[in-house]
Amino acid sequence: MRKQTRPAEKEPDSAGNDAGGERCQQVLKAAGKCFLKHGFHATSIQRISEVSGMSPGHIYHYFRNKEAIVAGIVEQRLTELLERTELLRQESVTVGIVEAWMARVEPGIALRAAKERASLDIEILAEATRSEAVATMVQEADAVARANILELLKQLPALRKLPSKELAARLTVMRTVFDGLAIRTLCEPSMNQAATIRVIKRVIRMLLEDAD
Amino acid sequence: MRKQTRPAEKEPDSAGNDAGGERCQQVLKAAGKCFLKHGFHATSIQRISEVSGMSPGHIYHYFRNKEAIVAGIVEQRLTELLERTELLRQESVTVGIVEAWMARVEPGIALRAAKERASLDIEILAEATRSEAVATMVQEADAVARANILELLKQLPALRKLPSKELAARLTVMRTVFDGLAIRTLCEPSMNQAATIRVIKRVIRMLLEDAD
Amino acid sequence: MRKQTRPAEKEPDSAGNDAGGERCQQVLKAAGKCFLKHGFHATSIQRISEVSGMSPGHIYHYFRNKEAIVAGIVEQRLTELLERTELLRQESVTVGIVEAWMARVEPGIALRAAKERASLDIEILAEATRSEAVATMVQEADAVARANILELLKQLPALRKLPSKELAARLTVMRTVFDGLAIRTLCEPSMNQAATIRVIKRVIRMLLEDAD
Amino acid sequence: MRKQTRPAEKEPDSAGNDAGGERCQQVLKAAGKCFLKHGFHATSIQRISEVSGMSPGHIYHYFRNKEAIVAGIVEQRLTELLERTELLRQESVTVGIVEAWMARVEPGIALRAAKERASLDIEILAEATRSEAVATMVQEADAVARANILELLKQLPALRKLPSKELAARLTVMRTVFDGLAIRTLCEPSMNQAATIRVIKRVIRMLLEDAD
DNA sequence: TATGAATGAGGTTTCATTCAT
DNA sequence: TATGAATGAAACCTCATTCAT
Repeated sequence: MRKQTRPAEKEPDSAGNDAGGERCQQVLKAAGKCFLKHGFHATSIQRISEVSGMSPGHIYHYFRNKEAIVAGIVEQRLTELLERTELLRQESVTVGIVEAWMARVEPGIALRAAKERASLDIEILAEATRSEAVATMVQEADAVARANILELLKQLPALRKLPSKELAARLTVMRTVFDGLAIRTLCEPSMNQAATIRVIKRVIRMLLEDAD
Repeated sequence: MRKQTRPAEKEPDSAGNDAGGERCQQVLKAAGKCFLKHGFHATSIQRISEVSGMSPGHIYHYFRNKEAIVAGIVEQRLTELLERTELLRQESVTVGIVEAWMARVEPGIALRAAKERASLDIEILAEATRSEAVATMVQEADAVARANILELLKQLPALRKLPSKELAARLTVMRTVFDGLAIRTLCEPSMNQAATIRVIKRVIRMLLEDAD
Repeated sequence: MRKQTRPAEKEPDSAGNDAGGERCQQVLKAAGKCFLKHGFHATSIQRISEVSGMSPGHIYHYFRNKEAIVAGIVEQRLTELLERTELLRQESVTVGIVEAWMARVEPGIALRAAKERASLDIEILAEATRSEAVATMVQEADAVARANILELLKQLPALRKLPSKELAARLTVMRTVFDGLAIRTLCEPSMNQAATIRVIKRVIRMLLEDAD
Repeated sequence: MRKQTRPAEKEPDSAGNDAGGERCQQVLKAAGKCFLKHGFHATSIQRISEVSGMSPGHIYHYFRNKEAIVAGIVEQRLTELLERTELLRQESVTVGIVEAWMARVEPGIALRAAKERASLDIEILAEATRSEAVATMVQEADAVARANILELLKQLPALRKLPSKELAARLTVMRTVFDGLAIRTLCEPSMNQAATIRVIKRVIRMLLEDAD
């Protein structure tokens, strides 16, 4: 994590709030805005420089090259993903996993249905098909998230008797639904969100409660 | 359709196999390969020229600019989408829509789970967030496909009593699942396809048969 | 003259109305239109092909290269110049050179003040600074025209006593005035033509009549 | 003025000798040489790069595009024109406008009769027929110069009684003569300058002194 | 740490010209 | 005589990256 800084020796992987880190965030934030609007390839370092208020030359002080900035953005995104997963885990302790998940359907949809969010996610996936590094980051983060959730699902009495494969497949399908929303948002912008939420909740509930 | 050729007057909109058309296909095929491997922006005309065996200059005889080639690829893709929709419609006449759809789950998954297919689809969606033209193409084709299928669904006795909004939302969710597979394939390449197919079939069946 | 055709052996320099000649004119006419609107360098053979209705390949049957087309246009222009000179000569036989020339002031101004005419003339001169061939054509035609007119002027009783150099200089200045109009038209499009004509007539008359 | 630099905020419109300005001049000087020899369209950025000793990429740091370089050259030229006009104005205060102008005939002719000067002026005019921007620059500068001189002429006792239109027309014709010299130089390189100067002086004197 | 001038490779696109038919 | 598909060089321009300060 945060390996993208050049003076790596000054950032001992744990400290996250040194001066360099702040400046890094400044760049990443600007880059995020640009990538969102124009995609990775159509975003020039010059533009990132202007938006971030940091000179092009100095950006290279923090990031080896443009790819490293992309990696930084991807990492940010995946960190958020894992944070949401962790949130789900914590909430399921208090209200139970089914209700915790049901409660997350709505914000989850809102998140993917935000066109900007969806765009950047798609952009990252497109990059993953080209950059081995990005692909690995994405797949590893996804695996971690899945493993965490699977752990939770295994504790559900209703699903306890299901074979592990079936459980994993159900999780995969649940994730598929949320993933699909990012695409649907772009293909069908006029989608009726309220009705869609109801249907998705029904699907999720079935997948979480059907014991056979 | 197929308006992307410059000498548009030579392609009478119906015949698709004239000489110009063949050369166009030659370019589109090569472009498809390149776009798949490197994405739209990282694919140079030079490379398309080499792969297609057509000089860079001559490519511009058939396509006004690079964007037109992208549009050609997108159109190809969307045409296939509509063909698959039409196929579903025809099959549902003989075996009923539920069974027709269930029969399409497996090939549908196989299609999206093909990494190459998924990659190009994601690439197209990424482009749609930047190019108004591509976005329009994608959304219009999607709307047509949705309208066609909705027509079918309305004939289902089990769903006839459902409000139109609910029906549309169910369709949206079904499509979401298939869309999501393109992403899941990239995030979770080790996915157990057989189990996933079973779960998806169950979801689809519920959405097609539950009357309330 | 008309040396620009490739099958030069078919056009024995005198015959001007063979089939090839007609086709040549077809190209030159189209080229003239294009050069006028966009200049020599911004006019592509492709465009000339479209405007003339002759295929690009076939244009090269009549003209060795683009430069030859330019030369053809220039020659056309210079031929017109010499024709106007000849006209002046003929008219001066009947009405006298002073009146003949005075009568030509108005149409002469109208000619140069036509923005299109002026544009192409300027274009030709610009080309003359780059192409030795064009420069030679322009200078030679100009010399012929000057010599012809000088012959006339020498017959004027009022000017007969002037040294030859003075006479030539007066002619040069008269030509300068008309040349300048092509530029003035472009720099000062709102110029009052009627008043300008009066002033120019006065200048010309002075140059033609002042005996000292 | 001098707005052609991209970092326009660094050139406070009055100071003309900052570092950026020097580099700009370096490019403009090289471009001027090239334009003179080969014209605008036949001069590549690459060549300007070589002549100016600045990399092609960096040229675009100072000029948005090639047209902006052309505009820079044109502006330089027009600035010189206005400077010469101003000079005339100042000299006419001391020696009177007629003598001031007569004194300028000789250097004025020498200027236009310099083949290089004439060539670039013609080139600019040719460009003006194609580029609205250049046409506007040329016409506006010409209008300013004319207005300035007209102001002077109105103070001449001999001309005071002339109608304004007549006065303007005389000015137009005087300018026409000088303009024409640029063309004459190209068409008639062997022109006898001394004799021509005498004749032109006589014309100018008549236009400045004849009261009717 | 910070700047931004500078580079040069490489991108898209156009165009004069050729050649098989 | 006539076509127009085809080529490939070269044009303009952008951009990631480096380096002197």
